[in-house]
Amino acid sequence: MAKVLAQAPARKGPQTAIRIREAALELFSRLGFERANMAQIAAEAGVSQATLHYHFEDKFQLWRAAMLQLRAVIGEEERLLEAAMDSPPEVQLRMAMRLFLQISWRHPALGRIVALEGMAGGERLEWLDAHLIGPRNRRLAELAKAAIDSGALKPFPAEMLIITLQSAAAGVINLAPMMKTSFDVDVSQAPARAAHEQLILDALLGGLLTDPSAMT
Amino acid sequence: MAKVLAQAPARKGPQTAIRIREAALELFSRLGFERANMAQIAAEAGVSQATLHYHFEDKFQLWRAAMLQLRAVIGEEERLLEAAMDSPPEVQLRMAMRLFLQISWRHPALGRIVALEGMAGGERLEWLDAHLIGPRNRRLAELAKAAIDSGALKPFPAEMLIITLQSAAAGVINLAPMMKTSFDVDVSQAPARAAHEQLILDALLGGLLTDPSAMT
DNA sequence: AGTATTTCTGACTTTGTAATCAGAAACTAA
DNA sequence: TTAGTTTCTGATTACAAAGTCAGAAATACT
Repeated sequence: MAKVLAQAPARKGPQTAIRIREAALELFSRLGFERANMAQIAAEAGVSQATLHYHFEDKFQLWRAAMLQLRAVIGEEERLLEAAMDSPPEVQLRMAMRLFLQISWRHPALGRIVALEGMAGGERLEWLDAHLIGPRNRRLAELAKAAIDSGALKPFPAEMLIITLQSAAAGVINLAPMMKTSFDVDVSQAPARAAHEQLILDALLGGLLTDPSAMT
Repeated sequence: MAKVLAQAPARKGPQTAIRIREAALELFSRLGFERANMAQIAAEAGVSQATLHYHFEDKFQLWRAAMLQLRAVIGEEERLLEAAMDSPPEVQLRMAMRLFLQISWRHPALGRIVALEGMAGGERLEWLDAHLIGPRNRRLAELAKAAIDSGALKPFPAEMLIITLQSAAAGVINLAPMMKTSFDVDVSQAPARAAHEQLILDALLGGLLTDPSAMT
């Protein structure tokens, strides 16, 4: 008995899809596509699992909807960069690198997802390249090339700077568990953020040695 | 009919466990713990899935057995470093960093696994720290601290150098799919290896600018 | 009011994967 | 040869996770 009784009711408001997207971004960025499961996302959003499939056809489409929320972040970065468009390339490059690092800190989800999917390859990476990170990567490489051509930087393959920057930005966030385990140090807080930014910018653009001539 | 007929026979030789370990390392490093599945590993090793469970109790223990194969790599690194034990700390540090990068290139599995598990945290990371990477990380940090104390390096949090080095080493291997997608460049080959090693060492220890005073 | 539409859900199906197990084949020792 | 041990396997179980669906509840429309 009491079988067909209380079918649970509905209408969580028009915010439902938004809450789902936000919960999805949170979990996808923290756990990655496969480890984040629909049940968790549904619970986090406060809806049933079936509701996820009502608003989004399948897991991949939900993932894309979640990722699209990051477009504003990239857009903001782009806008700030345009302000420096008339500076010499090495100044623009430095600014672009600083922005890259700052945004990685402010929105750890972006760096985590790029690292996660960038390692795996596949259709999600291709989507990210087309809709999120491709233009930014290529703009950075162009800046590096221009700075090299102008003689401000030593010649080196420009893509290597991207990969180093991306690795550094993502690594400091993503490898926080390793640093905690190996050193019992929490590198995810503000002081570490400042130290890391300075290290990367100083190192990649200034040199770490107090006397660069001392060691070839 | 033909039901209890040909039960398939056995004896693949004493190499079986070794082949399984090797196949497991290959797949765990390429795909990570969860995406690599027992069926694939069994197929790669040329045995049935049940044989995996005969030699190794469960997936986690197989993973640990696979990881132990990397101990020789770390051991070799350690031995090479001891040869330079009497040099000044910044020379030792430079050598340690170069070894770190070279070994990451020669054994991509190590860097991939550290990146994969270092992002996720959990019991596998703790095992890695205890049995594989912890001592190396701490030795590097000590070297950096010594070099800073001797005045050869600008002061900075030594752990940040580890995370940057680890990120760079792992990143250039792991983010190869992203570089391929964004730039259609293959960074997993020897020429890229050399360029990257030089960039990291030059940058982190020498400075990238031709004129360091030009840009504060 | 009644009817249609939208939003949501519990229950179900399907699929992929780790783990178990009884027993076959090969090897060893008597 | 025969009895016992080791190595290996197909078949099965157990379980987790994505995706489907009929229908309930709220809202909108007439």
